Amino acid sequence: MIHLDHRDGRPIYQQILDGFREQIRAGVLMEGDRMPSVRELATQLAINPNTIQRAYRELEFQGWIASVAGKGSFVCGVPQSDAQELLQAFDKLTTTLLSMGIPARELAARIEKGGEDHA
Amino acid sequence: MIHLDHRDGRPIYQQILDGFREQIRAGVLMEGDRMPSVRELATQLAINPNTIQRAYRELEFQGWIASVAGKGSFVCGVPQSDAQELLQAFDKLTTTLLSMGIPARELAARIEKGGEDHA
Amino acid sequence: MIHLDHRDGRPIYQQILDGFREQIRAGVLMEGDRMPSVRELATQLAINPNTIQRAYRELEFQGWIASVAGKGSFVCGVPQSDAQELLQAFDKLTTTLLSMGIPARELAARIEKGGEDHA
Amino acid sequence: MIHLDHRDGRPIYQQILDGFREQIRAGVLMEGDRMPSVRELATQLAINPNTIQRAYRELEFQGWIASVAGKGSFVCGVPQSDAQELLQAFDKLTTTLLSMGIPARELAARIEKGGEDHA
DNA sequence: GTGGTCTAGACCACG
DNA sequence: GTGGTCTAGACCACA
Repeated sequence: MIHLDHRDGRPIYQQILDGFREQIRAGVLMEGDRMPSVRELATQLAINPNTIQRAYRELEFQGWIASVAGKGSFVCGVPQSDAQELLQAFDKLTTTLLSMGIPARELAARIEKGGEDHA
Repeated sequence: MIHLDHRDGRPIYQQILDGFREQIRAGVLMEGDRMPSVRELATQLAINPNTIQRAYRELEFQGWIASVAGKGSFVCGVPQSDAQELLQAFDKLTTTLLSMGIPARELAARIEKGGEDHA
Repeated sequence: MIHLDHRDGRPIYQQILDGFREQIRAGVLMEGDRMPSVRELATQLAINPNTIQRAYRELEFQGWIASVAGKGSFVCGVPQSDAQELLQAFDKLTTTLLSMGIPARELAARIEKGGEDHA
Repeated sequence: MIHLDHRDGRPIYQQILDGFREQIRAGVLMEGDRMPSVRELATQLAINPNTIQRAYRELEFQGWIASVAGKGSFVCGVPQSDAQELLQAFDKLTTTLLSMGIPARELAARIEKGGEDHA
């Protein structure tokens, strides 16, 4: 499920974190789904369990999952804050592109193109 | 000109790097303009000259500026690769937002809103 | 492994950089091999760790190695761009030598001589 | 005649030095030709006469030109050492390319291709 | 004066 | 232990 790349500049725990966030955003993991156990995932990815645990701790802190002692971790869904942050990033990126002289029409066209799958 | 924030997760040299990239993209600094000297900026920002130099070295490598020993550093303009990278980031972000169920109409509306200054 | 010469005009970090490039090109260091740690090499060469790190940073940027914080630096192999650059340098040098009146036969003979090891 | 590029990493005096060496090697400037005067060239290139003088001093030291007080500087031709250095560079480059697995045939073919003008 | 290199030594995040 | 960042201060080459 999660793909690690040691050449990637991001630390391992963050790649795991980002990987799960993407899967939850895309609906691959849905509310109520059980997350793989720390030990299980650590074995599968061949990395230290501490690294997994750090990623899970962060995911829980940000509201993506909830850990239940003795039962495991479960997906909560996409936190409200996430969409807001992504939209802020979208606005900032848009502002930059417009300031560089790229016409709004072109950006809108790119949205349509990228959105064909979701039409 | 450049604003540093020690609470920002990014290292200082990167904040400087990003700051100048924005200024060049926005046209505040234009081709041929002289960059502040390493020592001058270091004094102004109250940081070590080496940190400035690291930022300038990367800016030069990425094609934003040209440094001439004994003369100073000069703005080259926006590298070709930059707009492409930003557009790729835009596409990726758009795809994520659409996959979360945010309608393309809303994204398009946000572009219009942000683009009023450039209309 | 790496030999430094303070009389050499090239800065130390570049001598290190060039030294590793040669070793990777020649296959002495191969994909996946571990690079000596920054501190280790600094001690061995009796120079400052920062100088090693600068060399490693450039090697990583050019695609020769990948550095993972907390784990070490690992050889990626010869970047695609490298062979192209060397061949361009070869063409330029050849053109110069031919323009000086050195016959193509002599250059070809020199290749054969140098290539006996690889025949 | 001489083209300066401030974006070039080489210092100005070296660009001048290399420029004249190329012209002499290519036969654009021939033995006995008069070099432009320091003041004349400094005006033409819009740089400091000291920089020109440094280049001329180096050219004289390497045997490319000879300066006659009160008369000017005159081209001597290509020094013996130059061809030897270029051939050494050629051998080194060839060795590197062969060690990377590039066949000698390909290098020979490139020589033929580049030498068509001099056939 | 400029940028470029190097040293010595500190602190941090990561695994 | 690893690499990454930053500081303080030195010396050099260039223009």
